[in-house]
Amino acid sequence: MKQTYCTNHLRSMADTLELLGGKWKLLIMSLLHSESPMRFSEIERAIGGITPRMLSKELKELEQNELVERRVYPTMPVSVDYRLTDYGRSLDTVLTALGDWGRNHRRRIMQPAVAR
Amino acid sequence: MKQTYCTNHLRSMADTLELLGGKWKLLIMSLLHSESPMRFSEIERAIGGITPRMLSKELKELEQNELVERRVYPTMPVSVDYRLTDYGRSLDTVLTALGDWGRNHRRRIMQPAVAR
DNA sequence: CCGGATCCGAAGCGATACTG
DNA sequence: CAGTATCGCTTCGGATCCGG
Repeated sequence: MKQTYCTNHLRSMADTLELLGGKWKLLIMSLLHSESPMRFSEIERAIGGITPRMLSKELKELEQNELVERRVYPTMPVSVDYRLTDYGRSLDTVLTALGDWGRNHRRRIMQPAVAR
Repeated sequence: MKQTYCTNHLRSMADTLELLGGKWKLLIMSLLHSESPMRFSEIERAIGGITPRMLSKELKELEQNELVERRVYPTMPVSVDYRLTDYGRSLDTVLTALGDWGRNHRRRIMQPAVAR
């Protein structure tokens, strides 16, 4: 059954990567995870380097997968914000783990290789 | 300091994604995490759908980032296997979290949306 | 068996300009 | 403010052939 376990494990992982893959999705999720809700332009500024086109596309996909909720307010001009859904918040463990590892890794690569 | 925290957080995340991004790297890591060492062709078969070219490329990059160790045995013909390094094993939390979430997500998407 | 080298198409991504 | 539309590049990734 080892083989079956591995196969399922890999399929799950592959599905997850399809959802969260790409250059920006995990960044956006991580951002909304630490600060929600955020408006479109806030996210744009916070990430820095992403174009409106990409941000729009990624947010739309995250919304379709029910990880992010989009709310429109009938102000003038219209204002929109984004926040994690309950399901999106279930990624908490993943996002925290990635963030922690990332900070640690960043410390590591900032040091000369000989120190390792 | 909230802004600074967020910026560092995002930078760390971005660095991590650069290391583990792409279509296959996390799959390979996850595979080696649950079963090590593995030979080249074993990984190839287990993943299914990856070409030798890509596998070779991904493994090389993972090796350069010291996440994976490659060992060559002077048999005839030569045999090679791959395993996680200590540093690679430090991704344990991340890989476990991703795997758990992935399995859960897979159960979710296998159900009709009305049940959610 | 374990890859390297080359070629090529697809797609991801960015720059810019524009709209309600 | 919150996006869209168009264009073009660059990278990713697959197919195929080759070599130790």
